[in-house]
This record gives sequence, structure tokens and C-alpha cells, in this order.
Amino acid sequence: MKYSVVVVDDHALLSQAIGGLVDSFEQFTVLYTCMNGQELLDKLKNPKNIPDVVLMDVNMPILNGIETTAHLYQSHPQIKVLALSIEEDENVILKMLRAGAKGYLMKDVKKGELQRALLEVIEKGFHHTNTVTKVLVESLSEKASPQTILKERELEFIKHACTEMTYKEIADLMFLSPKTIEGYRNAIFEKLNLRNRTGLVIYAIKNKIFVP
Amino acid sequence: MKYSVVVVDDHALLSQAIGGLVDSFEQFTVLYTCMNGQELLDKLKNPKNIPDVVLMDVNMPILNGIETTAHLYQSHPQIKVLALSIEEDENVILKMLRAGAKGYLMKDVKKGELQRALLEVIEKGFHHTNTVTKVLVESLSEKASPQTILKERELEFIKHACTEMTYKEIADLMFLSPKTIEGYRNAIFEKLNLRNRTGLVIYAIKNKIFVP
DNA sequence: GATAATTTGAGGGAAAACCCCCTGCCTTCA
DNA sequence: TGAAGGCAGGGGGTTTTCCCTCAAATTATC
Repeated sequence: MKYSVVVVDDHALLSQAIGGLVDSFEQFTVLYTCMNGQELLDKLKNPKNIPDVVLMDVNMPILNGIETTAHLYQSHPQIKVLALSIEEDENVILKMLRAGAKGYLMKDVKKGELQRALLEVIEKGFHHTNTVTKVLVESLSEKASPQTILKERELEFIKHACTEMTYKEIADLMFLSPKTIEGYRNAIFEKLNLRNRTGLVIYAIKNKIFVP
Repeated sequence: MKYSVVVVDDHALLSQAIGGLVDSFEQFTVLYTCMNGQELLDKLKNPKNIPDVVLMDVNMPILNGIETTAHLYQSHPQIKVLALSIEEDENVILKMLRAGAKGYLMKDVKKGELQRALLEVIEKGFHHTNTVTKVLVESLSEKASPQTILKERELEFIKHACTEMTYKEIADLMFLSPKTIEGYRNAIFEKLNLRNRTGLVIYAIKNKIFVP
């Protein structure tokens, strides 16, 4: 009896191609593929559609990989989720693992490693590459993430600072005095070691506080 | 005799998976796969390695899809290049076509469409999806792209403006007077309808003039 | 309820950014 | 050959940003 796998990826070509690859492994067979998380959750309502492993892309429309994995972890904890992504973003990896993924593969893994990962997930219950292990270890000691050291109100200000508004206009928008806004700015510059607003904008974009 | 195809993609899993798919088409066979453009150009030095079609990813390290296609178009014009990308960026598509690609597929195409595209490229010499055709038509009437209306020196300035440097520092770096830099800034603000430096930074990032 | 910490806000000065208007110096091209 | 236009640069002024320090109001904490 082969283990069944479901591939979830919004890129039809990729899901089919990856499906083909999985089918070529003698221990595995593809049950079906989905275009997004919602489609998967719908399918799973039928007990016949419950696979052993889900190969889940992280970036999808409708219901993304992280949310879908979280749902799945609630409703079908026995299904092993292996994340498959081009994203190497630390936060994304951590979110995915927190949501209950049993492993996280970059899309540049080799065929052999995919097979090994699938087997390990079945046998050991998880599979973590060096990259992921490293991220996990770093997440322990860590240098708190930007979102941790910045307060809610400061984050809100930063988002507005990433527009063409002057500080005065931002103050009006946030129902605060311009001087308070200056206070926020100074506090943020201090914490993040920035020199000026341009630096702040770049920082915000790099750390996805503001998405252009 | 089957037509030979080469897959160029830095994601090993994808190139293998797509290769598998292509191999399943009865008219086609995969000659080999490459991780980047440089590797492809090296391989092509051996006449045995010359395929009928190249399936080329756009985003690759070392030598990207656009540059590689341009090289290929010079040295081996008989090889048909089909671009394969997740990018839907208009400029990228146009650049790729200008570089000599015979078609541009999104990575979310279905298996059948990939096969159809391959066949058409062999038979008709090109294959363009609706999306691409639309982009082409739009490119005629167009609202010149940012890179067209901005001069080389202005683009260079914009990149520096996306840092914490003051205009004075940028002027020093570019061996220009601060006043000239002001001139650049004013010209750019005028052309792009911007109010201040923050707007410029956001614009630069949105239009990939500066990558954070 | 007193003290500490945070949030909010003010004043003032210096620097940077923004804005207009102006001048030579080259091309280029009619 | 002289007009047109792009490019590099200047004068001078306003606004915005940056950087202090200090104080009231609110909220937490003991």
C-alpha cells in the first residue's frame, strides 16, 4: 500500500509537475492536487480524500499555506503537512512551523531530497533541513523581531510614514499633536538606529511593516 | 524523432519536475537541465548539446533569463526560447520578448497548454498567450515605462536617494554639486508627480529601480 | 495613595529638504 | 550660424525634518 499525497499549489504547472515527481516515487501516490487552501479544506470533507501527507505551497490566493495548515492542524492532526516554498523568510518559516507544518522545503530541493523528506515525515513525523534547523535555533536566542520592540501605535505611524504625507498630516490623521509624532519618530530612530525618514521607509519595507 | 528540450531553472525540484512533464509528451524529450544561464551557455559549446527548444526561467542567479536569452539569440538563433516565469510584470515580459523569446508562459499554465506551446513554437515559431498578447498591444499605445522617461543619471540618483544619505552626500558620491542633485530631484518629482523623497523611495521600490 | 513609567505634548534651534528663478556651456540641427 | 534644448550649477527663501530638553497627563505598580 502506497502512502497518499496531496499537492496544494496555485501554479497548475508546478502542482502537476511536482505531482508527477511524487508519483514516480515507489512508496507514494498522488491522490489529487488543489489550487488553494479552500479547495483542499472542501475536499477533505469527504473521508475518501484524506491523504497521509500534504505538500503545501505557502503563497496562495484565497487561503494561504499558513492559514490552511493551521486549519488542518485543528481538524485533521493526523495529516502531515510539508511546506514547499520559494520564500526563505525567517518569519514565514516560523509561522508555518507554528501553524503545525512538519517540515519546510525550499523549492530548489532535489528530487531525492523530496523523497527523503516524504519518507521521514511518515516515519519520524517530521523532517527539517539545515536551513530550517538554523532558523529554529536562531529564533530561540533572538534579537527580538521588529514587531516585538515596536509598539502598536508606532507601527501604525510607520505605515503612514511610508507615504508622501508630512508628519503634520500624519498627526492629523492619527489625532495626535505633531510633537507627539516627532516623539514617535525619535523613539523609533533610536531603537532601530536610523538617521532619517528614508531609512525608516526602507526598514519598514524590508521588514514588511509596510508593503508597497 | 522527438524534439529535444532543455529546462533552465535554478530551483532543482522545479526543473526536474518540469523536465518530467516534458518527457511525458510523446513529441518531446528532455536533453538535460541547467541551474542558470551560464551553465546553459557553457553546455551549448558542445554541438551535441543543442536542443530545439529551451524552457527558460526568468529569475535566476548568475545569468538571468533575459540576459541568457539575449546571448542565445545572438549565438544560436535557431533555438526557440520559451520563457517560463511566475513574474507577470509587464516590463519583464517585454524585456524577455525583446531579448528574443518566442513565447512567455506563466508558471500556472496547465500541462496541456505547455505541450501546445511547445508544439506551436516548433511549428509556427512562436506561441503567445492572451496575457502576453494583451501586454504587447498595450505596449504600443503606452504611457512610456518609468525607465524610458528617466535618464541613466537620474536612475542612478534615485538608487542613492533610497538610502539614508542626504542629498549633499549623494552629490559627493556622484561628483556633482548639491544644486545639480536638487535639479535631478525636481525634474523627477515633476515627471513622476511626486511630493517628496518618501514618495520617490516608494516609487523606486514599486518600479524595481531600487530593490530593498 | 504614592511612586514609577508611559504616553502625550511643547519650545527652540539647526540642518535638510523643498521650491522658484536664473546663468553659462555644450550639442544638434534646421 | 544661430536657435533650441539638455545638462550642470548658483542665489535665496520657505517648509519640513531632525534633535535636544523639559513638563503635564495618564496609566501601572507597589
